[in-house]
Amino acid sequence: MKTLRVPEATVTRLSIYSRYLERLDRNGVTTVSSGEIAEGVGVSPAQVRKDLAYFGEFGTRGVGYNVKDLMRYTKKILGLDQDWPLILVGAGNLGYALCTYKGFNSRGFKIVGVFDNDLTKIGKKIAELEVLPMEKMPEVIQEHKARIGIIAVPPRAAQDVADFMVKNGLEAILNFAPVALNLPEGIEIRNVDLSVKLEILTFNLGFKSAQRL
Amino acid sequence: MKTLRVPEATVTRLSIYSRYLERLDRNGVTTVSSGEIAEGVGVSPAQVRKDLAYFGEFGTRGVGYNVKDLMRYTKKILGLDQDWPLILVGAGNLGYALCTYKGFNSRGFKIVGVFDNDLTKIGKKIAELEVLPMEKMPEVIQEHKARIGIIAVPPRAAQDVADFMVKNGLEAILNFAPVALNLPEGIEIRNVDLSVKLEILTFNLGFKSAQRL
DNA sequence: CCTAGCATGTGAATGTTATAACTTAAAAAC
DNA sequence: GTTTTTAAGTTATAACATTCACATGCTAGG
Repeated sequence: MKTLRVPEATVTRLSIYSRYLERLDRNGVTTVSSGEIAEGVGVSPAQVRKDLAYFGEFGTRGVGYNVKDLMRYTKKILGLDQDWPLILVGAGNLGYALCTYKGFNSRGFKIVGVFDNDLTKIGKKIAELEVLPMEKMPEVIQEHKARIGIIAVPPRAAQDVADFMVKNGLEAILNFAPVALNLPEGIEIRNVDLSVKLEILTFNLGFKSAQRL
Repeated sequence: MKTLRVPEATVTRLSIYSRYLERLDRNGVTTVSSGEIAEGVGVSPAQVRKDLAYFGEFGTRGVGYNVKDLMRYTKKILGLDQDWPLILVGAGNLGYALCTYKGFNSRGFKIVGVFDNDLTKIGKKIAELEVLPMEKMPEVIQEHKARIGIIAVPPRAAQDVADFMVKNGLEAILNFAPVALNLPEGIEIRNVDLSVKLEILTFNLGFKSAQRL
């Protein structure tokens, strides 16, 4: 098998293209060019074509891309031709926000279990889902065949939660806690850090001020 | 002036190093090597040294880095030797979570105004802060000398909010809405996309499955 | 049927980032 | 005081990603 490695930056952009295509489709647009996509998401046209080229030929020369088709292709490539059940740990404010986040549902993500070890939170309802104690996680994972977990707990608890998730068979983790998790080979892990981007902004603002001197 | 451009990836890691150093400092660690930092945050030792080299020489050869000093330096570089007042628009669940997020306060970020145009939300309190109508934003910005805004509204409203922020003098925007914002030159903008990383995970899980065939 | 116009797909070149190898300096041991 | 060890700083190399420019192929119009 010819294993061409796809850059993660390309996958990231593919996700963005995909969502932009959904929007075009909702607006009734049927055809789009690489230049228009580029314009819409803020990259170069060549970048769009190069990214898509990793996965095949989806356009018609002289014409452009069929919006519906390309939307389906991109979703398929990203694995979004199926629904994904998600396990969430952490029923704090962030967990609550994630549970009710529309951007997940619209892409086929569905949180099927919310867990916490805080007794004051267990039993409460978040968007029609009861917060369960950690012990219940194994059966929920099995019931829904979940493969992905989300960590929305304070930093100090994150590693334990991750270990517990892996022990119970989850294969991929999205971590919102600002710590580096140590996980066995083969487990997919990505971090979403809410304050890093903010610090990039302050860095750039500081730099800008310095430039003015 | 010698303008050396610093890669954004370096700034991102600097932010992570910085937080890791704070943790070491809290734990009473006084000296640390590039290898230990690397281990702690999940990068290579060479990467750590290279990143720091963009900004100066902070270590002692044969010894390592003084934790407290390096922590101060990194925070200074990132502009975190001062507090940053933040303007937040969007008092939904995500806005609420951001208001109460401890990771902001501990790094000197303080949300000083929460705004929304939803009448059912205006007047409510979020963490001792009253949700205000958009019209009040100008005076809050002036009062606190705020320069950074956070957008936590649905995608369709994001561009208008961004325009309004810029019109009122904000210079940098952290956008949680999954759309590309169109802003004038000179305005710093970064997006935090909650589902992109999730789609990287599903992409990789799909790829992994394909490999097994 | 032939030509003109257009936008994709692609291979080469450019630019950038990360890795590795090496040099320098400090400290500790002898 | 000399040597050995350690780890930072630096240079060179390799890997990677992006941009550019052109050839390819489709569509439409005459």
